[in-house]
Formats: sequence, C-alpha cells, structure tokens
Amino acid sequence: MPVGNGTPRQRYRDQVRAEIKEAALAQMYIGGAGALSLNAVAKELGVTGPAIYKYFRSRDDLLTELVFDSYGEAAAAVRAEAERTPHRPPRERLHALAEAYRQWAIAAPHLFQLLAIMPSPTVDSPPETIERAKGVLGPFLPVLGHGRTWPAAAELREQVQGWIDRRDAVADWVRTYAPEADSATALTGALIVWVRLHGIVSLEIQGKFTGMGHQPATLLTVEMESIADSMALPAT
Amino acid sequence: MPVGNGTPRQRYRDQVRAEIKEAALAQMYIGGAGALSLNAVAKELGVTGPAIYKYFRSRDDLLTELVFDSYGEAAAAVRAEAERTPHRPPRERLHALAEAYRQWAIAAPHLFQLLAIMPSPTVDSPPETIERAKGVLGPFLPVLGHGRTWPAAAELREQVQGWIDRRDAVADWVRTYAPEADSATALTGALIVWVRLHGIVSLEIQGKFTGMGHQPATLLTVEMESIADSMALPAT
DNA sequence: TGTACATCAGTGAACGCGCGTTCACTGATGTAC
DNA sequence: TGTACATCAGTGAACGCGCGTTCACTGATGTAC
Repeated sequence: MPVGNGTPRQRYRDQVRAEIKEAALAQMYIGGAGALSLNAVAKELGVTGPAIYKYFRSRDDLLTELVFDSYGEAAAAVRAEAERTPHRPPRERLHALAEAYRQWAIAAPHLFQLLAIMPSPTVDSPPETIERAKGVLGPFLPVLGHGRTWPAAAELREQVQGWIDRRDAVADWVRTYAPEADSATALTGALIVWVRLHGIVSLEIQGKFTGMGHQPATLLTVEMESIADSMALPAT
Repeated sequence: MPVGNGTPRQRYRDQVRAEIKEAALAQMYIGGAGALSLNAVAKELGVTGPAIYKYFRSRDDLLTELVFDSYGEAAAAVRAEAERTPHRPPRERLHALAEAYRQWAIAAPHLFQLLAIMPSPTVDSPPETIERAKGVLGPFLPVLGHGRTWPAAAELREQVQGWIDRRDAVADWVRTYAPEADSATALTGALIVWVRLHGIVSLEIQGKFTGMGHQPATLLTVEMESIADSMALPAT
C-alpha cells in the first residue's frame, strides 16, 4: 500500500486505512482473531461506525486484507532471516528459518491465528493470498534443496513430483526460490517442515504446552534436526 | 452419563440432555465449532429457547460438556484400535494408532475443532478435561516404550524427565499406561507423536491441503515411520 | 487573489437481526396418604 | 382406588446487548476559472 504518494486526499485515505487496520489488529490481539467488530474499531478511532465504510466495503473486505497482510509479514520475517546469513551451512539455516517463523508467530499471535488457525468460513482465500502464502515457505526451498529425500519418503516424494508435473504454478514457485535444487526433493522437504512447524507453533500459540515440562524451542530444534538428519543436510 | 437408570423423570432428563447435545453437535458440524446457538438448538428440538436452561446452566456449560465428551470419544477411538491388536509389533501399532486418531478426526471434524483447534476464550479447561486428554495419548505410551530416545533428543528428554520428577500426576499417568516402559522415553516419544499428528491432522481438517498433490495418509505414514526409525521401534 | 463549484469524509438515525439470559406462569406428570 | 399435593418441564414475554449495513445529510477540503 503506497503511503506517502498521491494527492493529499489520497495520502489521508491511506493513512486512515492503515489506522483502521492497526486498531482492528490491536482489537484482535486482545480478543483473539474473530473478535473483530467494525463498530468497536470505529469507536477506538473516535469515529462513528458507518465511517469505516468509506474505507472498506465490508467487514469481510477488511478481514481479507488483514489476512493478506499477515502472510506478507510472515513471509517477510522468514525472508529477513534467510537474507541475514545467506552463506551458512544448510543445516544451520534450517534451524534459523524455523525459529524465525516461530518468533514471528509468538510476537504476533493474532496474525498467526488469522492465517493458520482461524476457521475462516466467510473469508475465502483469493488467489493473491495463496500467492503470498508461497512466500512463507519459499526461503526453506533452497535450503532443503541441499539434501535428499530418504527411502521411507519415496511414496510421498512421488506424489509431490506428480503435483509439480501437473501444476506449472507450483513448478515455477519452486524454481524461483531454488533454481539449482531438485524440485521434488526441496518440495517434499518443505512439506514436512511446514507440517512439523505448524504442529509445534500452533500448539504453543494456543497455550496447549502450558504446564508441560518442555521448552517449545527445544522441541522445534529436535524436529528440525530430525529433518536435517533424514535429508542428510550438510552441516558445513 | 447414565442413560436408562433412575426414575422415569431422571431418565427423561438424561435423554433430553443427550438430544440437546446431539443437536448442538449437528449444528457445529455444519457451521463449524463456535457456531453454537442455544436458540437455534432449541428450535431444532421444537422447543423455546429458555427450555434449554432446565438442562444446562448456560451456553458455556454446554460447551464445556461437549469438549469433555469430545476428549472421551477421541480417547475411545484410539483405545479401541489399541485393544484391537494388542500383540502386534510396536512399529505397526504406532502407525495404526496414529491413523485411528486421524480417522476419528476426519469423521468428526467438529469435535476435533472443539478440542484441538478452537480458540476457546471462555471455555476454560477444568481439571477433569485435562484428565480426559491424557486418555488420547495414553495408548501411545506403551508402544513408544519399546523404543529409545535418540541423541539429538537428549535435551528434550531431560526436560521431560524433569517434568515427570516434579509432577506426580504425570508420573502416574505414564506408569498407568506403560508400567514396564522407561517413562522419559515413552513420554518424549508421545510428545513428538502428538505434535506431528496434530500438525498433519489440523491442517487436513482445516482444508489447507486442498489442491496439494499429496495424500495426508502418506504424509502421516512418513512422519510416524520417521519416529519409529529415530526411536528404533521393533518391527517384529 | 477571489469566487463558484465539486468532491468526499464523517454524522446520526434507522433497519432488522440474533444472541444469552431472567422471570413469573401454566399445566402435565409423578407421589403420598 | 381415589384424592390432595408437590415437582418440574416448558412457555411467552421481556431485557439489554451489539452486530453489519443503508441512507440522506452537512460541512469541510480541494479545484478550476
């Protein structure tokens, strides 16, 4: 969203839109995703309810845009970590990327809920959102491309390969992030990473680990190290 | 809940309570957990809203009881599978138990949401509920007790051991299900199983795998086999 | 620089909705003598 | 077996709430000549 460009009116519009989003997120941060009320947001901004409709067509529109932004932020967090140390060993980078995602989720649990937990019945994912989701897992692809899949994952790998063959968008996506890697290897690895990462982070965010005797970070390390071992990711 | 005992009045009460729950679940099955309205349930039963209050003190009470029941059903599904083939190799049983849990979740996605996904802000988990949750993972314990933890999991294992040492309830729980196993080994394994199982099943239930080129069952097999390998679970 | 006009942010009233919950009641069911 | 009484399931009206959304409006801001 271009803030700071255009006519004064346009700049004002962009700023107010941003303020609405901010207030909406603050509200969801407290009450959890799903606790979004346009009237409450309006009151927070010192404005009447209908005023919001000058900036967003509906509640769903606002929500959809927030989901969209969330993917962007998650992707940015992972990408930032990837760019921080581009030349470290793959094994080390895998841990770092996973932990970066986890830290982002912990810092912004309402955003995490928005894109990963919330059963969003009304908010369907438009194509652009799916496009954005690819950015979250993307940085993992070149890292995992340094490994290989293991025998027990052969069948899964075949299914993934079939997906790559059938869908150009998927093939392109993998090639964009990991042009030098074997696509099926990288994507199979990413699938496993995604599933394990989601398992740990979603349970942690929902507070299901409360009172249990382990540290989520340790658990995440064990899980990622397990993938690194299975895929024989280089440690140097 | 004892249906069929007591005075006629009591039996009637129990039956109506069951009907209310059933209608509530049917409603949540359609609209997702969180779409529970007492008025709608009452209408479904051909009764006015306030009538519900003769059977449940409040909406939250009803929800809490449904959550409680859900844990019971999940636990029953896993236990049933465990009792079906008690003498098979641990490796095989691990796969079977995990798949049984997955199948239960797929068959009753609203119940799964209720206990695993729903951000339940108002419905706190009473101690009895926690007690029930132990029944879901319990049957995994003796199976995993046949293995050993691996080097990369050493730190996690220590944390788990500390938890066992500090909390008698935890120690008792593990001992009940796996009296002959090393507690730390079984519990560390169960933690990993839980996290991976939840990762896959929650994403599948939420439809996040839609359009992707893999079968969840294959993914689950890969993940459980990975645990079996890491823990050197006997295959015979 | 000054005036006429167009744009558009925000208001306030209103719509219709469904929600959880309370309360005094009626009428059927079950119980005790 | 019959009658008096107690229990209690369910009703209907009402309370107060907040929600998303529409609409005609006013008044300030920006634009064009």
